[in-house]
Amino acid sequence: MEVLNRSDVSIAPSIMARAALAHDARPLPDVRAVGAPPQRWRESLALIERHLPFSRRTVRAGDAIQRVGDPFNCLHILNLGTVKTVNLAADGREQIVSLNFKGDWVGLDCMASPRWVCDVIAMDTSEVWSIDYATLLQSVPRVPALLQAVHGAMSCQLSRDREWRLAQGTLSADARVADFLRSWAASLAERDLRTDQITLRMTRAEIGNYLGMTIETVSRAFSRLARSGLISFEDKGRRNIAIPRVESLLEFVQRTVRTPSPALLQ
Amino acid sequence: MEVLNRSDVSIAPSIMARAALAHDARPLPDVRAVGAPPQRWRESLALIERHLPFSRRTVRAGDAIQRVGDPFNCLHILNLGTVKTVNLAADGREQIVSLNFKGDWVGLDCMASPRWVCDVIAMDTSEVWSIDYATLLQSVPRVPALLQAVHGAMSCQLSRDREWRLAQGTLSADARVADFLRSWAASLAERDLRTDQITLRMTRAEIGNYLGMTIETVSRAFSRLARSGLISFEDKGRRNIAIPRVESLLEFVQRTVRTPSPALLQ
DNA sequence: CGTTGGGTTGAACCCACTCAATACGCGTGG
DNA sequence: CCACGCGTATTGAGTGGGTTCAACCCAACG
Repeated sequence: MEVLNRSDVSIAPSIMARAALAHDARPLPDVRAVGAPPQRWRESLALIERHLPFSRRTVRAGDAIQRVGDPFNCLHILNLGTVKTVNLAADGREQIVSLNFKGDWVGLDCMASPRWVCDVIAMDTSEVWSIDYATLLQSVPRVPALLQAVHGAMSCQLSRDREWRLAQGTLSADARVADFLRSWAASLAERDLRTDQITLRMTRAEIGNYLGMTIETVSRAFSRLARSGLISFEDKGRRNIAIPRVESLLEFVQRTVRTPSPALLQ
Repeated sequence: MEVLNRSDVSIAPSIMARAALAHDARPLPDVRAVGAPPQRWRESLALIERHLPFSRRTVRAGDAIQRVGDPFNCLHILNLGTVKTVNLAADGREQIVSLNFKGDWVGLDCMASPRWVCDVIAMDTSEVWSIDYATLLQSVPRVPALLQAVHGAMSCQLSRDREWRLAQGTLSADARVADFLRSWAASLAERDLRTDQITLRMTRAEIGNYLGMTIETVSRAFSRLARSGLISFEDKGRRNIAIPRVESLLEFVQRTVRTPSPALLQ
């Protein structure tokens, strides 16, 4: 089994550590290498288990953990499985905005509202721990580390989302799919799971929605990646994907980056 | 002067309150109407001024408030002006990921890291208040409301970013520009500033980067919006834009929404 | 003056979308 | 067992919106 060391935690395009030089030759220190202790996800689970009351719930694929409009009074943290967070618009459009794995917090984007502003759906048999938000706040003086964990998680989500914007704007469809697979694999690796053979529990429609493209484009991108040997399909169901070398996905993404636009900064 | 009542706070595409019915006829309560007290931005400034030590700094357009790699030890909050947050990639690509106004927190996406992971640049003469992060954490027991303010701000940023993803994926270039203007106007309105005549302190390149399109497309979109009467240009410098009716921008956006994709949810 | 940076506009191209046909996997029921 | 339907996935052909490349305008500035 292959494990990325010093890997990024998130299922998101942290395409490259922000090292090296920018266009204006200003040295950008590698913030990733220094920060973000590996396996941050363990911390939250351990802290909660030790210090806070919480309720466990086991859900199966397709079950809703939270629906838009539900009153917000607790945060969730995943102890097992995979969930998606879906934003809904009034006109029926929907957007998968986040995929989360074991140890991830869920519902952080709803803390400003008295009600849930997104759907949270299990994509797999999952175990969810629910923590009452008021209780969490009260226990801050007693367990200061808890606050750091929550802040860290929110902060990670934010910068993760923002890296997606960069990818969305600058990468081709093929590169986005490749990066999607890479980041999925990275998330698995960070949790000590095997990354050479992953099973996507998402339809092409879901992947396309998440990546901002149509199912046809997703399908073609997969085919092209397979044709070029970066991935290959296991058995007949085309959701099992073998990734011989995860690093080659990253190389592919970096290779297809369009020439950087000229300087914006002043 | 025109003020949107029950308006959204953010410079971001909260294109529509999540009311009405989803594709599967599931009633989605209007979370916006209930939550998010108007002028949330006042709270943070007031709380800090009253309870926390902070340092003031005045910067001018183009000045960097924070650079990638700077050690992270304090959060900022804007008391005046406008700033942009820029994410940098190793290959020189850069992406404006956030625009912030008076009362907005800055640096929330860097709390998980010991160093800043983005540049923060003033776009205007601005006054920044800096709050030591450790001090902030220590004062949580004494001023509980402070934590709620920070959490609210982070949560807002998250859901704001996520609404952008929906827009990015589903709106045409013209609609994105229109929505950009609408949300900018909404931010001004929420701060009791006039919205019928706004001055963008951004080049076309910056707008294009922020919206994920080229400067030519931005320029053409502006021209088309002007031709259709939704906006008009003041004087010669084409950065001063008159918006006769802000609501018509929203109508335009909603009119050009492509037919929603079929159901993803199970 | 010429230069430089920002902005607009035109023409050609190309990637991703749309429309459409086909294939596959799977459960259901004759 | 095969037939059938259904949801999902793949692939092809054609279209179009946004990009690319290019020329040009305009204001500021030395």
